[in-house]
Amino acid sequence: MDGPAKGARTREVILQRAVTHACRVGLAGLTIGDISTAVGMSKSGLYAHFGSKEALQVAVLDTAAQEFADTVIVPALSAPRGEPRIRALVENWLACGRTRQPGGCVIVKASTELDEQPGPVRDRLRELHQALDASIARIIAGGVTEGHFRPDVDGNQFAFDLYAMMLGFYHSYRLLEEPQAEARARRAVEALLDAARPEGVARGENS
Amino acid sequence: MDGPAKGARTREVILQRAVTHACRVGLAGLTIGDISTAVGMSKSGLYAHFGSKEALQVAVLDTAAQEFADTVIVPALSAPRGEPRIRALVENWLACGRTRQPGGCVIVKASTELDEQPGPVRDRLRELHQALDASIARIIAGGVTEGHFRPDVDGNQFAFDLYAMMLGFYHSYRLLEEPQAEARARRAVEALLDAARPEGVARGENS
DNA sequence: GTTCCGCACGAACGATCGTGCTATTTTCGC
DNA sequence: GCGAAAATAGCACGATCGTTCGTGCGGAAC
Repeated sequence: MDGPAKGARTREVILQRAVTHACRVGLAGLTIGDISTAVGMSKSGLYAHFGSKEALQVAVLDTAAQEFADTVIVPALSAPRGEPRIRALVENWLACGRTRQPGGCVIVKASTELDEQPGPVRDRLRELHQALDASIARIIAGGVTEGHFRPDVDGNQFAFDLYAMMLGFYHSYRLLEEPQAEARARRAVEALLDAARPEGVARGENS
Repeated sequence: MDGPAKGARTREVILQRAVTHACRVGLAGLTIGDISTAVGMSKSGLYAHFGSKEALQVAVLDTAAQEFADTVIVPALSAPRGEPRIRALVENWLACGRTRQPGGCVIVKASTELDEQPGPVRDRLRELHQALDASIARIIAGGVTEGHFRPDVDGNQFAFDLYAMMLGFYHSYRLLEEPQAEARARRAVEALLDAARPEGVARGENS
């Protein structure tokens, strides 16, 4: 049997479990003991893979971000540029929040946990978020060149608005368990798109 | 000297410190030991005031929520109904995020920490958020009767949008330390108000 | 003047935390 | 297969966690 070496495989198993667990208890709530018993190995055996808890947290963050990119961003990029791509992104995003195993999202939890706790974990998280922001802004820019959006639409402002709406959705859906959370998020995104469309162009006319 | 009994006074001192500390490390990150040394008393002496860590956490949430209501919501209610009141609310809110001692907001942190951790603390947090939602929706409704907003504006949807924008601001300002965070939040709120205004009425014409 | 109560203290508890060691087992190139 | 190297287990450590208990101090009530 080839493929990755044994160590790399178990490392991935560990990280998978760790992400799942971190979705429930957050990044700071992770404990080596819990994860090790969850994957059925000793604390020290697991620990040797990372060398420190901080390194494990960074690895967890990377794993979760990769998963997010694979299931939300990349698939959306195969949709046509402009509005359809934004819609695909939002739908993937909402689906990610809806179907995800209980616990929500590590990254959202980590964002509030770490916002005032300097260190390599926060630095990494910031990088990931800046990359996400840039991705969204680029999608918007594509919509501008495509003529779906007004030329003066600011990609960074749109990224801010869109991410804010997803945060609102997360809050409403996860904490408040509001049944209309998804509908409200969709309406909010539609309003964003409405505001970005060239004047006189009603919804759907340019697709 | 009358006033509250000794016990109640020290209890308040404890809670004040606990809120400050929880703003940095979150509600789950609070430890009895840290708080007790911060206020200069013994662990057991502090503990006796609450009986359990959970009770302390609930008390911290209540204290923070009261503080928020006193500095953000109540002052806004003295502004004229409708748009000015919304603007006052947002300005107070932004100022709260800007000038607050380092650490951000316990409530925001607790919202993501507790969203999948059932128990009395989460229940209380949910109540507080529902009360906030209701407050915002009521302010919007006032703006509708005042004619500042279109009659079909949905107060709950607006509350969703507004809270989402404040979450986005918090994220952008606290984690990303984006200098334009406040400007973007303001622009986003203006867009919300634009969309809610009766057609043909430009900004400021109805104040 | 004695009793009682609110309040805080110090010590200790079992548990669990992250983190080092040292063996022991497993894997993999030759 | 064999031996080097990687992977895992076992054990122990100091620290800290929330919690409990007994105790002492000070003022109020009687």
